[in-house]
Amino acid sequence: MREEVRMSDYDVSGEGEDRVPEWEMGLPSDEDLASLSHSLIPPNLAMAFSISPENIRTIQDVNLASETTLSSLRSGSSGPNTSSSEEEDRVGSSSPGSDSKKQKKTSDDDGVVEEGDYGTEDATTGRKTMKRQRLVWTPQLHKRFVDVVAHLGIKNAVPKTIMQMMNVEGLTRENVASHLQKYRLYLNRLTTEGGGPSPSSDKLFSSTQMPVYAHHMGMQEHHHHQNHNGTANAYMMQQNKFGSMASYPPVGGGSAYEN
DNA sequence: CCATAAATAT
DNA sequence: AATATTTATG
Repeated sequence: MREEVRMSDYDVSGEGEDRVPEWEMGLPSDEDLASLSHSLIPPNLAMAFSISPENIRTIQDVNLASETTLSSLRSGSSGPNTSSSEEEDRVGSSSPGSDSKKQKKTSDDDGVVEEGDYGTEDATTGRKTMKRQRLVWTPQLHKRFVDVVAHLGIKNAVPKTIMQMMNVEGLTRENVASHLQKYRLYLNRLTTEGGGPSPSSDKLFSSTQMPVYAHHMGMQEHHHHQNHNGTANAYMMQQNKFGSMASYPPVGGGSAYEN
């Protein structure tokens, strides 16, 4: 029996160019697949169970949802999910305070960002292409990042692969690359300075356990919570806020913002 | 105004 | 892909 499929058999770095016919056997063809806008429930059945008219989801809707997810991530407000408990968590709650600068509406904004929403018309799609929101690396998001990086090992931990493994919708390669840069900087600071992690720097990193590269890179248990699509989205990662980060203090502490 | 986080440019 | 530089944010 040599049917076993090892992890290394997957084409991780490649784009999946090589298809495995056996795996595609029995899968519905493109024609057989219901279109995105097609109703999953027959109208009569829906009526019988008094199911409210289904929301038809188009590609645009999906893309919009993706954007919304990002927005939600960024703003820390409840996204598409209506039944979930809402968390009002803002990252920068520890600013000096006495400085009265632009302050966002605290109570009733739901998911809409304070940055201007730029909308430019895209000729090809006809759809509005919004400028991507500035991604906020929540502890949960970072946790997943660290998890994946540790899992891949230092050799395979490149932005593209990491992004794919994290499988967070809306997350770009650039996002990962940028974060990876900081992360490596942080790791170097630890290893070169001899292991005295200064608590004042890199809140996110210091609050997350450092991956043990020196160890055998055997894949340890990793609990990926995923949805039915196999896609974790940024929204589920912000469910609870800072896991091990109680205070999230301003680094300088004595940074005088007033002049 | 400063320090930092993230984005963008090389 | 890595690193340097710039920009936004707290």
